[in-house]
Amino acid sequence: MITKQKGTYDIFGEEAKKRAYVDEILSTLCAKYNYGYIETPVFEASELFHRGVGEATDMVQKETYDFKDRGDRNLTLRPEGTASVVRWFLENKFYGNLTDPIKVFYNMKMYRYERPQSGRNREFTQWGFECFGCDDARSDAEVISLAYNAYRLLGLDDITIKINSLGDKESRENYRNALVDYLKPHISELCEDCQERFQKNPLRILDCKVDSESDIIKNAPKTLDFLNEESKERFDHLCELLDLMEINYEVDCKIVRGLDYYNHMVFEVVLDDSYALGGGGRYNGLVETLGGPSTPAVGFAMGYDRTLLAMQEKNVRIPIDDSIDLYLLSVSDTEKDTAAYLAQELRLNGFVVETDLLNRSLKSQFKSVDRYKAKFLIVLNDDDLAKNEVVLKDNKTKEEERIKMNDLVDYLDMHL
RNA sequence: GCGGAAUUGGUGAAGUGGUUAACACGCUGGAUUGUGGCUCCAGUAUGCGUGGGUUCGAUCCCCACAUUUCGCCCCA
Repeated sequence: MITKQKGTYDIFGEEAKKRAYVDEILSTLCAKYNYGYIETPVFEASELFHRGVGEATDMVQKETYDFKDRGDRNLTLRPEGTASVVRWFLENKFYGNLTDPIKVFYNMKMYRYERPQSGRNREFTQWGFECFGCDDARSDAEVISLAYNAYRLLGLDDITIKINSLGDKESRENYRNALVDYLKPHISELCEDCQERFQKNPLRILDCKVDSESDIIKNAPKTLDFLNEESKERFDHLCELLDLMEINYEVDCKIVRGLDYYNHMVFEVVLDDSYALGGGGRYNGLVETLGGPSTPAVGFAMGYDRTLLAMQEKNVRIPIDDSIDLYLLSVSDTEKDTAAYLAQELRLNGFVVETDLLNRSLKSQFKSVDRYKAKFLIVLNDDDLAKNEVVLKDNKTKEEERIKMNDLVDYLDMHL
């Protein structure tokens, strides 16, 4: 048997309906913020992600799906959305006439070669959005507000927004150096993983789970102390705005984010104080890194599958109507033919109709009626049909009504 | 890349080194000559993840691999 690939999954049935519900909420919300929908290709030139995300990151070094196509091109399945959207932005030269900000949202499958576990797969979905052209604390606040409201509307009220600022390039650089200097004498006291992080990405030592309680980490220099005046003012303004907007946030200096392109404001959405459901921030340097003019940008991505899991854990009720309007039962050939055209007629009039396609016994068809949770049923009967009549039964009250076939649509319209 | 747990039918599962692999749900048919959901009866795994090995014999023991699942790393 050929089975699905490790870390992939089929979406169908209940799950598909849940996702349709979530998608609807998210895209409606995006429309309110005037974000337009964008879909980018599943694969791009490898270089886009390698340069965009950061050559040194784990994501690029060991998690991308890289391959060569038949034309010997180096391609990569997108592991995240931002780089692709930036490519789109550049390719269309939107930077040339930025009279208004460019705001887009996406809901796309992403691919990373990882070891699957709870809320993590090789093929997964991210809902996210990006905004180009504004470089103001107010645009940061709008982005956080959109992310925040998305979770709230999905019924996840226990979320916290953790924010931090890495400052501009200079501040970030200064901080990194200070941190490295601070940690150097203590490095042997940290866990094995941290010793490796010290070489590769020292900022990440801050959110190590093992060493989080140690004094070394607690007394480490804080990003916010290294912000220059401009960066600091901007961050303070952002906090004021979030207060004003009544967004539940907390400043957390340990939020540094793993990807190279962030600067200034970074934030994560966490559930129950620890589980990350999404993250984002400002990336003013990325457009330039990818070959465009310096352009401010800010964005966010939600771990869609994780969020769905969280909704399940929090027992968020998702309204799913899986009942049908009418089941047509039939036995004889003429009854079955009648069922076929009657169903056609009713479906065109907007009703959800099912018939027996398996030539099963009447008893079996009745069982289907219940399985499908049909609101009404009709046992087609040749004698009735000769008089152009049907007996419509309300499956809840069990009441039967003899009506003319021509009146069926009107009757159902009134009773559904 | 590292570690733990698991893998029996459509589903939930019991089970034993040796004839026909429990039980339950579900499904199909019948009792009820065309009005069900209750009840009763019958049917429903050339088969115990895959490949090797031990054995007279393995679903049950051993090894490898795969997949699932939960962690680590990393990330959302």
